[in-house]
Amino acid sequence: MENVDIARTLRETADLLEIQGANPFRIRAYRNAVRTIEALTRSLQDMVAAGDDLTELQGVGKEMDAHIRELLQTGQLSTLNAVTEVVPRTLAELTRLDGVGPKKAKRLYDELGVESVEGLEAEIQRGTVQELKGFGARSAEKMLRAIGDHRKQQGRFLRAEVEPYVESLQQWMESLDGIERLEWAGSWRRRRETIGDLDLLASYVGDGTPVVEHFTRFDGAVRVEAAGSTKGNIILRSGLSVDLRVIPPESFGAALHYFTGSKEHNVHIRTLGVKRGLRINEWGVFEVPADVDPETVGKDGGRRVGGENEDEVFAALDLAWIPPELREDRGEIDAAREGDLPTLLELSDIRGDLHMHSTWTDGTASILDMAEACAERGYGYMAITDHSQAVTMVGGLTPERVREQWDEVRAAQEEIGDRLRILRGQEVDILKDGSLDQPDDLLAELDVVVASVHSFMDLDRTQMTRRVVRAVSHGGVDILGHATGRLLGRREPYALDVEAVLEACAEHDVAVEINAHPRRLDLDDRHVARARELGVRVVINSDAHAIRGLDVMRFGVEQARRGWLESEHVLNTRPLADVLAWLEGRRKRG
DNA sequence: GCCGTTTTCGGCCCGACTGTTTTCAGTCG
Repeated sequence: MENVDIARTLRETADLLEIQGANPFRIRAYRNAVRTIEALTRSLQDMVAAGDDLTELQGVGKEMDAHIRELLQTGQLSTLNAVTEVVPRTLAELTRLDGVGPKKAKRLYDELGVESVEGLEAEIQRGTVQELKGFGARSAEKMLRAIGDHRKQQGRFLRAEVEPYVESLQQWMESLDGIERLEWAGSWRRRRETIGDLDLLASYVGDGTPVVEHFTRFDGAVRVEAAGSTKGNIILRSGLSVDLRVIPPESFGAALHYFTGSKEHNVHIRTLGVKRGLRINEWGVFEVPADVDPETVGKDGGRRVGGENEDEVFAALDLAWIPPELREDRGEIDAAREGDLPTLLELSDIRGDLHMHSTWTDGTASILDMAEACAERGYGYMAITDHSQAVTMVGGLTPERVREQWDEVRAAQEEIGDRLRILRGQEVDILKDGSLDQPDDLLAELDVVVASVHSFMDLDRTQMTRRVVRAVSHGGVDILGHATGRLLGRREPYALDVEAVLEACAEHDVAVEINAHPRRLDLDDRHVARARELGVRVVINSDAHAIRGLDVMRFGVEQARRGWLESEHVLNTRPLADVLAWLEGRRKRG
């Protein structure tokens, strides 16, 4: 059983316990354990086999340890089985609907026998839901819309999909006078790879109704869900939900911190505040005198000690300002206290791109055109890495064709002169057994070799791990491309022990790629952070198949920042000479 | 169910909005 399966089972248990009305802190304990498990790069199965003490993991105590072991041994969780005796398993899906939580789900089940989203829809159409105490026609309508949204938008939006809305909404809001500051918060600001909804904050003096009204008149809005004096919500054609909050200037920094999250980060920050007699909320940071019962102090009670600017929230806790990308409660608060925050990499640090395609396989631009485009983007070097022959669909290159391609590389290099160095590369397929799709003599002559999996993606974890580890141990591979093969919103990562692969990369000095394509962003942020810990060199590549494809680099940089990377951890921030020296050193060790 | 610069029991973040109420529960972020 994989970590994801264990996490899913524990999460389902928490959802059902919540519907059942169990102790909220018990439920939170399950969710905390899920969070820890999802952040692990090591497999729990391996940890148990190695005799590791699971209770050393944050949020895992005696009971969770037993749950995990039971799941690994039997594939079952008796606690979950007991809960499903009382609450049907499908009820958890109901709480995925906007506006339906555990309490409503329970009542719908108890009083109407609703067990699923379909069942709820049928009952609303029969008119029975509207009759329940506390449910009216408006809630029924709202639930129907939520059902529609649920079906339309399974999952989240890619950053790249949301970006155009951010830009047009920004322009629209800037066209209104009187807004002093305008900032995006939430997962967009934290640069998450996918976005659930957008949060926009506007600083404004006085009653915010005109700002909210202007917001709701945005051209792309198909529905207005809420419009008051401090908050508005609109739904865009794509189903994307956008929140606006109007904030008084003296609270803007506190609100920006609060609405940026993550939730876990905020909880940790507030807990630190409580220990110092501070109340931290979206309105500011307030000192609550020790002899006053905090319960009797209002939301803005106590002496205000900060809130206009975001750094004041951190300063009140003697913390340095934390970049939004790091605010996931994964150690950034301790680092901010110790002065150990990383100086995160910037897009402008990138000096080259070592993975892209041309018309020789499935790219749409010639080698020269790609090179010109790279030079325009200020790069000093790039690598043409067309597919090898195993990728038959796109006309992958045989060894002979690769050698022919070098003539064109040479010609393009002459044309472009010393503005840019074009490296002779290949994206070589990792075959089913972990061998490589080009002969060793060719690999040795190439400037740079990216190795990737494009076939047999359904191997089991053991076979897949052995396959990839064998490839990176070969000696002829410089970079491991898109390591887990995931396609966000479309395809799950294949079963792979990423920890073992990263260890092999560290051992053989193979760089691991962050594939910057917004649908890949593979490795993910946690794995990137683990690569850093293990001292694995990271390279950020566009995998461009067209000139415009080169511009996804920014998404890769954002992912790297979320993985705590500094410029020094990333191969393609180095000057050409350093990159060549590294590649040549690898060739010699071969 | 977890956890410990208030340490093995008694806590566990905090406020706003919605729809339904007439004082509030539920949901959300």
